[in-house]
Amino acid sequence: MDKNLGELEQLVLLALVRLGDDAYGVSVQEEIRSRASRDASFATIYTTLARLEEKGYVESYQGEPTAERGGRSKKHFIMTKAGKQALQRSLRALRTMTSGLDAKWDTR
Amino acid sequence: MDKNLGELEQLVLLALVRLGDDAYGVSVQEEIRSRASRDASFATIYTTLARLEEKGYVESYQGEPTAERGGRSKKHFIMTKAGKQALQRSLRALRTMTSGLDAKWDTR
DNA sequence: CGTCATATATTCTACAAAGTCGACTATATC
DNA sequence: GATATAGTCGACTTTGTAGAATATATGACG
Repeated sequence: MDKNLGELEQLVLLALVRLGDDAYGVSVQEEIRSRASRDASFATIYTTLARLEEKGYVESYQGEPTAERGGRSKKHFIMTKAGKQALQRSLRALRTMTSGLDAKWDTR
Repeated sequence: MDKNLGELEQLVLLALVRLGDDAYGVSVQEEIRSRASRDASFATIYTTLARLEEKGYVESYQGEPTAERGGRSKKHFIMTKAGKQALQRSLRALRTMTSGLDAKWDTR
């Protein structure tokens, strides 16, 4: 278990961490777009989320309808413990690979 | 131009930065294995290196035979300017996504 | 009310790109 | 040729990608 995370999977999981209870398809896309300057269609985001769920790295639950002005209800996502571990493992790998490099490369 | 880097592509490019002139298939594999605790076969490393070269993110040149004790000569790899930019872009995305998170998540 | 215009959100289908590696090939030295 | 070192091939799995279609909610209006 505990395979390697793809690059987008990392970003999506990080978005979940940042968004907490507000994490759902649209907000995840927006977070990744604005923060990471990384563009991905809804379909791409949802596909990734679905795959992460299959792997047991995230769980989802249905939210109530938007209240204000129509539209389908949100599907919220939350990272699981396994997801957290996988993400940390991934970030750790990057960190050790970047640490000690000179200013241009050291990402901290 | 300047597509997104995959997760392994990032690690391989970082290995090139770390290894400098000593970067070639075997040393890249070793660096990634020991530093990032990430296992990948030679074939995987070479495939990735070849794809990075196609994209113009690395260049290669043939080294002299090993001198000590037989064996084929090494194919050295070095990151191009475009590769450097792509890598920095990738790392920047991760950095902005992790920055500001609490201690468990802040990777620095 | 019934249904349509409109807004919001998610899923389907299908293909491209990246990751993976066992087996094989190439090239040196002794 | 035995042995060591390095690189390539072929083939398949997993991730990334998005256009188009679908689902569901509200408000408007005759």
